[in-house]
Amino acid sequence: MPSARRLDALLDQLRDRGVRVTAARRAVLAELLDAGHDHIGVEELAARVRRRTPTIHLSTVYRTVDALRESGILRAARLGDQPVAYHLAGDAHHHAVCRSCGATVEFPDTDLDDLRDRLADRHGFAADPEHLTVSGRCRRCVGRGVDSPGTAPGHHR
Amino acid sequence: MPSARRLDALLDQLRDRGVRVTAARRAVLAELLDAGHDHIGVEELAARVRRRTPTIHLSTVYRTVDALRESGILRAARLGDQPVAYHLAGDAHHHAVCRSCGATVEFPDTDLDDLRDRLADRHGFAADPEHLTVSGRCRRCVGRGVDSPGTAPGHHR
DNA sequence: TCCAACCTGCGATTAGTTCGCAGAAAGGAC
DNA sequence: GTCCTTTCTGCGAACTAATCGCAGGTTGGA
Repeated sequence: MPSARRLDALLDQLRDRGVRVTAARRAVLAELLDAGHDHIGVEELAARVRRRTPTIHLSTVYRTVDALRESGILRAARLGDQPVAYHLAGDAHHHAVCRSCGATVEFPDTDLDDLRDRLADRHGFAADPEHLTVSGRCRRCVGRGVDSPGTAPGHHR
Repeated sequence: MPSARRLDALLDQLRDRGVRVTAARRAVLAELLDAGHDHIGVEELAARVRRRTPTIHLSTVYRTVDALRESGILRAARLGDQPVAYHLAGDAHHHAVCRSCGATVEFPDTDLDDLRDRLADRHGFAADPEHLTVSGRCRRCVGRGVDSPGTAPGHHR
């Protein structure tokens, strides 16, 4: 599906929900479509939006992503201690972030099926995480023996 | 183990790591021991510490929990969009938080075994999350049909 | 007892995000 | 198209959680 078409589809989705379609929302969605699979923070998103429409205010972008998220069009992901980043809902996935080097790995939502079952069986809890960030150590850092648990303390920033 | 004894054990653990034992650290640990299984935010922790030792500054409590966390004595948990809360490392567990009513459910670290295996097999990633928060809807809210996905939008604050 | 390294009180500062307001624009009704 | 209500936006100020720099105080090994 061409990107302009996808944009229209998303905008229709908004209208169907009774959420208004405005220049800011169009612009934000266009940028996110453009960004493909990348996750973008609000500040960066505002910068990109302003390249084409300089009048759009940062606080509007905050409100916009919030509205789009509530409509289920966007997902919010907080990786490590970085600011929240957004991406189109599309394929549900989550992240594993290396505590030593910050590298990230994506994994599909289906990897949570077992956990989901357990929570449902045991607590009747319907897990439906918008986004999950699992910390640990990536292959490279495990191999290097970097900062294994139980080692002398050190800062991780 | 009596609580005073446990405190000493934790302090020894600090000394063994070459981290100094100070009044602030003693006080913070004492409060967390006292809190039992509860998770406490920094602000609240500082308030409690000050009831006995009014001179201890908020920023010191921030630095203290950080030091204790790095020594593996504390764990940090961010539930929903609330400020980070701390608890003694003890039994590793995680939380499921209801997106509708905010109720929380604890689940053991072992519930992540399947996910851990998948991440290890597929990416060589050694997941060792200090804390995980899974969102979804709790039994009660699922039963009530509150805010099921695909429903008209609404605020969740 | 001494001393270097470390920790703390304090206030200022930052980063990220939210808010209140008055005016602008969307979109349904006519 | 025109009107009108509701919703959205620009703007700056405000707020919250957390961090930092500094100067003085404390810790614990030598």
